[in-house]
Amino acid sequence: MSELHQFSRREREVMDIIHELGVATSAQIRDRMVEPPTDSAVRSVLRILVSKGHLASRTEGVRYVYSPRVPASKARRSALRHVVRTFFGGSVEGAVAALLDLDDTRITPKERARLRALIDRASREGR
Amino acid sequence: MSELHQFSRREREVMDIIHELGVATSAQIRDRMVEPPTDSAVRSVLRILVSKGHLASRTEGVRYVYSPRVPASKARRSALRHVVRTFFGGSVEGAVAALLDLDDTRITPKERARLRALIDRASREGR
DNA sequence: CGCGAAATGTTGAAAAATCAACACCCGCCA
DNA sequence: TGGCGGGTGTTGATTTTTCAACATTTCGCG
Repeated sequence: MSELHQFSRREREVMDIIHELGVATSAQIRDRMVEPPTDSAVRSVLRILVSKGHLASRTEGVRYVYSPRVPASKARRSALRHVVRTFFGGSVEGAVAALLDLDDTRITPKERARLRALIDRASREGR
Repeated sequence: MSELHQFSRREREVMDIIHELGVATSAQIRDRMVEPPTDSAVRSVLRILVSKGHLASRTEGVRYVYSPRVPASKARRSALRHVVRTFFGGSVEGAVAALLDLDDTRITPKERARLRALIDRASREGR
């Protein structure tokens, strides 16, 4: 239930931004924050996240860049699981339905074909 | 981007629990918290959430029960949108694929039929 | 080499969140 | 009625988070 609740507000905000970007500098992160604090404050949060093991940092040229320590595939999965449990009573189908129903969803014929294939496969394996 | 980041750690934890349960007493919530504080502390968080307008409380018999002020349908949608943007680069298809791929996903023939229908509909409307 | 620009690291003050002790309220029943 | 049990509201101390000033490091370049 809980690894999502381990972050403070700012920590969480930063983690989300980095997940979205994949890799980011402190300036990029700051640009996307709500009511961004000073650069120095952003870097403080980043260092904390690194020291807690949630982010990796490496130097790229002169700058530092930060990236999640959890592989994206795993992070995605647990985010989805959390949403499915919290908002859809554990029903994957319900979540899929809602996804397809997001008003900004546009499904192209190609996507549609792929989705059908995915369903068939999941359905076969799910027996 | 941001209404998700408005909550402190405990506030978010409580909000998630209440979304999951729909309606809950402070004792039920406490039961599900990680390293639960005293009942009194839980109720403090609840009162703050009520006063900020995030939760509604009503008395049911002797007890108070709490429920989200945002309709479930809307909460679901924005949770999904957030996950899709943060973890799937905005790709609904990617999110659906990952959902179908969650290892605890089991798709029955009935579900499969319903999902196909949903895809067809989304695809039609999405032109 | 040494200066300046641009970055990162440190520190501690200020603000916010967390928590629990305690006061209160209310209905029940001896 | 009055004391008790089960619940709620208030308050303020403690802890955590947030933040920015400032120190330090790094690197390019004259």
